Amino acid sequence: MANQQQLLKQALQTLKDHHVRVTPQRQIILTYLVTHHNHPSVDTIFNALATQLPNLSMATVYNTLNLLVDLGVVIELPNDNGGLRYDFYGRPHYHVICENCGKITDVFAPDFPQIERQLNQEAADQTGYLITSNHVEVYGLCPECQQKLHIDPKRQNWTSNGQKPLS
Amino acid sequence: MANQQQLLKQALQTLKDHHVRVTPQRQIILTYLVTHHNHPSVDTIFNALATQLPNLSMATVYNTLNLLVDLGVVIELPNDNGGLRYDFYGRPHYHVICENCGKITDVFAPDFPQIERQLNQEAADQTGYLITSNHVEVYGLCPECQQKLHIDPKRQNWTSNGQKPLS
DNA sequence: CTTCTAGTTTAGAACGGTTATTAACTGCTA
DNA sequence: TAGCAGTTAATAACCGTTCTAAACTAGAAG
Repeated sequence: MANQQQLLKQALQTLKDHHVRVTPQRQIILTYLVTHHNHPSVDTIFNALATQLPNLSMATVYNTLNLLVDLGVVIELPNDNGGLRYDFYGRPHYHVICENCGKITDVFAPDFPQIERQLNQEAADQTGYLITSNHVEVYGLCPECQQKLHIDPKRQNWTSNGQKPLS
Repeated sequence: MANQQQLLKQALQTLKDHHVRVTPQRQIILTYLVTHHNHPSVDTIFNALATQLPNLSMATVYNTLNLLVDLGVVIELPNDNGGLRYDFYGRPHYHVICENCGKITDVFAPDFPQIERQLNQEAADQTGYLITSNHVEVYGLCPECQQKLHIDPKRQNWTSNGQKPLS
């Protein structure tokens, strides 16, 4: 897809702009993120690239992802197991996360950039912080899990995690 | 403060409504959360209650907090070290988090409930999820750290974390 | 008020995702 | 093309969180 090529090129340029070296590992990880929107975990990325880079180290994946997050090229999402998952941030969007199966789905809302600006502005005005970024996530049950759990959309009295079940 | 008494009472009633036992540990942890808005970590809470409950176990603090989060009485916030911090959710608000010192500050915006509804609605419409909650966080530099780091509000080219500094 | 039991707490071991360490390696600039 | 600052690999260490099993108890039932 031509668009993906361009997004990759932009991202690589961002690295150069910050005087960060463009290594094969970084290129391949970036390419993976541009071409996959599975919101992968570190482990998923590591395993997916095992054939292309047989000597790839976990630490390199962690380092590269942290680097890309710092550069704003990639964003970090909470995993249901307390771990993290990643997403190439090509177009402004936020995420819905299923509390039962952990699936993450993108939400592209036309007015989201404006909402972001409003949240940032109000935060800056009230607190004096110099705002750099924000996170928006919505939680719920995906359609599949609603079926699986026979949830009546009227009621919503389930729960998850915790040492003991809630009731 | 009379208002705090009432918030505590409401929270305890929520436990009863869900047939969850009101134990001394749960009451004391809840009281701590109602009366402190430090956005404490598990460790902070544990240490603060050490004198009141000498035999308190870490696991109990974890269990209680997870329970309260499930009940919607308390919300979970990301810590700068990858850990978690907690906040009693008495009135709708979101948070600004300092990327340098980790401080968390509340933002009470009059239109925040409406923004939440809008985010939830758009997510539900687009994805078919049954929405239960959401998280909104803004990141930046607190006023103190801006001074400490001599940041010119015009530029914003610092970074944090990662195995190696960025440049 | 007493009994009973499912739910809760405790203490500590275990787990697992992330970071730190250090030696070998290599993009990139001059 | 040489040289080095930045990067990677492999693995050990770290530490926040969860698990386990035995002791305990809040609250329902009689």
